[in-house]
Amino acid sequence: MQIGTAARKSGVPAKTIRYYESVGLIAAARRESSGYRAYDDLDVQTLRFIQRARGLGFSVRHVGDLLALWQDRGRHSAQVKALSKKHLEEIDAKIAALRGMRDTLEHLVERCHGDDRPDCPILADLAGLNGVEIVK
Amino acid sequence: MQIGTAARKSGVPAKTIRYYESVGLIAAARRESSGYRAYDDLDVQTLRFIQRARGLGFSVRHVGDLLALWQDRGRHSAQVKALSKKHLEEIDAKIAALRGMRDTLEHLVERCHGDDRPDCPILADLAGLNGVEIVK
DNA sequence: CCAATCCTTCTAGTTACTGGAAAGCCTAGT
DNA sequence: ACTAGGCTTTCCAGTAACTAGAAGGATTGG
Repeated sequence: MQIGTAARKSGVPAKTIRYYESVGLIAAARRESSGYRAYDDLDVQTLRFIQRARGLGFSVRHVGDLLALWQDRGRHSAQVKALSKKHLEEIDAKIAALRGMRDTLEHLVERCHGDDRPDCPILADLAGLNGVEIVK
Repeated sequence: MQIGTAARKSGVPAKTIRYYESVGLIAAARRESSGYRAYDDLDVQTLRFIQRARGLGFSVRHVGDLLALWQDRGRHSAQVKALSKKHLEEIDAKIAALRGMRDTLEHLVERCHGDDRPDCPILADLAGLNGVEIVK
């Protein structure tokens, strides 16, 4: 099948498939006589794997690692678990950071009367004009 | 004061200050006879404002908007509030997405025994080989 | 046989910086 | 006066992960 079909079947845009090939995440596809890239169902499955892993927030590099482990019949599940655990911790850190932002901002938004007066606790806080710091 | 001093006082790296100037977030600094950029305390305060707003996750473009409002004595707090509220919603969306990832991944990590057997539910899920989807 | 649709490669833009190179300026010490 | 150092300047390139668009070749349906 051609790249467009593989794209539809996997959910990965054709442009992105070419991009993945260019950065070495997937092997260069074999070519038809026309020069068009040719894909089979295994390729589509690999693309779906990538799609899911990316959807879980793994970086392209990490997806490469997972892919290698997936394709290695002798892999140790410990490696996969370690990789995933580390990623889980990174996600947790990101969530914590966002929550900090969120709470500070919500507090400020609540305190802003939001009318046509120029007075605004949000700006006051950003300018460092008040002592209240919710998130250090 | 020179850029290095402003950087130290504001917490914004010198490189970043130049970058902010280059993208028009801040006005081009006046120059000393040497050609060095010159800053005063108001500039440092502006940089701190930027620093805080970025720390709350506002994009550079949004910081530009907030900065304009901050410097506009006739602004309406409603504008500031609207901008911040929208940003708050975006943060919430990001947190929700991350939580979805997090929960799926945690579930998988828990189920992976993590030893030297090649069996791994994480890979199985990524490959789409099981029916359990925690996050749609 | 031609138009529509697909494919190819290449370049460049996105976000928000960060690193490094080559060179100019300024001050303190010898 | 000279020099070493530490500051500054500009510009170029790289990061992550695509995405848009241009110019042109291939294929297919009617």
